[in-house]
Amino acid sequence: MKATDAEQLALEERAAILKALAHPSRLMVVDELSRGERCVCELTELVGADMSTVSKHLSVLRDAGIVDHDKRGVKVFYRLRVPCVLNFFTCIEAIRKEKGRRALIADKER
Amino acid sequence: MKATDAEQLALEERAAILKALAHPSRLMVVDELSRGERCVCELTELVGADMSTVSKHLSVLRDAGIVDHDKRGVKVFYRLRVPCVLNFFTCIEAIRKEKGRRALIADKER
DNA sequence: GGATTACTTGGTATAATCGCCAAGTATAAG
DNA sequence: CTTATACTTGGCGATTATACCAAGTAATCC
Repeated sequence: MKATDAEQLALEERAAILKALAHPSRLMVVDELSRGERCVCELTELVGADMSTVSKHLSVLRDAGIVDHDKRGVKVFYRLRVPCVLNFFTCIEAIRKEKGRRALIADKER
Repeated sequence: MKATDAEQLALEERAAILKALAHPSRLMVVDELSRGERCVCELTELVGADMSTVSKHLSVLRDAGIVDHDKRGVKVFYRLRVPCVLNFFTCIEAIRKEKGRRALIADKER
């Protein structure tokens, strides 16, 4: 059975959301924001990259609908808009552990 | 606070797992595999791309530890190794709906 | 053995992503 | 009004991803 145009679009949108999360720096940001809102300067410190780089990462998360932001004074504060993304981490850790276990077994068989 | 090397590695591994899922065709495959194992030929039909392309997508999912495979006769069957990835979809749909709602509000304000 | 089916892998062209620098905007402070 | 701080955006080179074709392997059939 082939996918319809609407189904294809839905798949692309879902993939875009996952892609937005699929970067070490962006994961670091999401994790930090799970503990409360942060300004770009704080996140820049944390990530350890150029502020322009971090700003672009944040725009990716924004476009995906994962974070929200507002300006107060000179600072721009970001916060998690969809806390459910944090649930991903449990499953991802399970996959990591499985992979580690499997790599070990492969080693033994050699 | 800066991240240690181990933390950085963990972030990269987590991002790699998400990246493996972050493609429309691969999401389609994962969804299909949630209903049981499938051979590459069935998945190729479903995705509607060259078999070599689908095979490479499957190798990405395999390397990420998301699917398993075994050969029986001429056919290679793939199945989900970590069903918990299916939980992602609920949250992703919530984000999609939120985005739709927000786009509507932005329209009204214009 | 020869042909067929089901995959995988290498090569390659094209497109997307990433990170920095430089330049621009906006608010606040002196 | 000038300066400084906090961001964002444009642009550029470098890396990475994606899709197809062609060629190779592996199991089955005749």
